[in-house]
Amino acid sequence: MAIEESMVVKGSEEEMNLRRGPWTVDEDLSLINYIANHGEGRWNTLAHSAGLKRTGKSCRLRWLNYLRPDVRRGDITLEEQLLILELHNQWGNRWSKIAQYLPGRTDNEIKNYWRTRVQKHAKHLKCDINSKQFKDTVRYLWMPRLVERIQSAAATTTVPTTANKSSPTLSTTTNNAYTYSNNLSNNFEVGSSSTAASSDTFGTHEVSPISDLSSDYYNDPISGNNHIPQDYYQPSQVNYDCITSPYGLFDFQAMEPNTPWIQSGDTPDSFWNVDNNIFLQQQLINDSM
DNA sequence: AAGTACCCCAACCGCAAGAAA
DNA sequence: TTTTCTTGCGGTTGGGGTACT
Repeated sequence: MAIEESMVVKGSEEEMNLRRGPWTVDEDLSLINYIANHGEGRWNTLAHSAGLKRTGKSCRLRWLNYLRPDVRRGDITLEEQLLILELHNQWGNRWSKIAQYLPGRTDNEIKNYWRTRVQKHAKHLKCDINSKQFKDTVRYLWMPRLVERIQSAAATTTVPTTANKSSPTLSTTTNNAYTYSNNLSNNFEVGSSSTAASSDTFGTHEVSPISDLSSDYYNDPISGNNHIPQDYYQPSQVNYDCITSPYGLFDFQAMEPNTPWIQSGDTPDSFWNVDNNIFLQQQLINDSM
């Protein structure tokens, strides 16, 4: 019966000559021009009025995910990765909600990032992406590492500036807690503190959960309220000897100096390479013993 | 050079909620 | 109040590109 029904649907679509698959340049231009003149919304009507042989749904998706002028393209930045990890930790697969905090990024793009990058690493680590182990690995290893890299990159490229309330700021407070401030767009800056990490050695950071953070962690773009993460991480001192996680001690000084993940300048993906995975797998095995 | 495997991402699908008739 | 339509969301798929053998 289901097959017959789908054939009916397909038949009606064929009657209307509805197109599917990749959009052509002409279709894009038609959609852009129509929306420029008439605005968006009422997608089924729009599709018909614009002379597009597409469903309203398809038009809406094409516009929101690709043609909108404010859609950002290109790699997900380190700051965006960090934000995605944190927000996903809070809300799970609420992609549209997460996307609200990453201006110009679509829920589809974030979802794709999560599925292709993050889930891949969980798979390599042979642990469930929803498991506490993986979540803690993200929280206590991946996220601090991202913060480190953001600071390193910023320290070598950015002249410290006075606080810009309209842009996000990654700063080091007097007690070296990493904090965010702002409306979460995509340009982190390092505060003027000279303690901002910039060492290529990655070195050794003791990371511990914190129960309180600067109240300017971030602002909800919808409600305008400040959000404070439930628990996060902070280096507890300036020079650290090791990273701790709920699963044990991570002694970076004992690692080979050329271990990829302690090098700077790696790409967003290269952090999770084979060596890292082997290392983390070993930690997980040890912890379970 | 050819074949295969893998990755990424645009697009589609089904469902649910809300709005309109 | 019920039905129909529209919109939005999250999950899934398939094609193109790239890396590897």
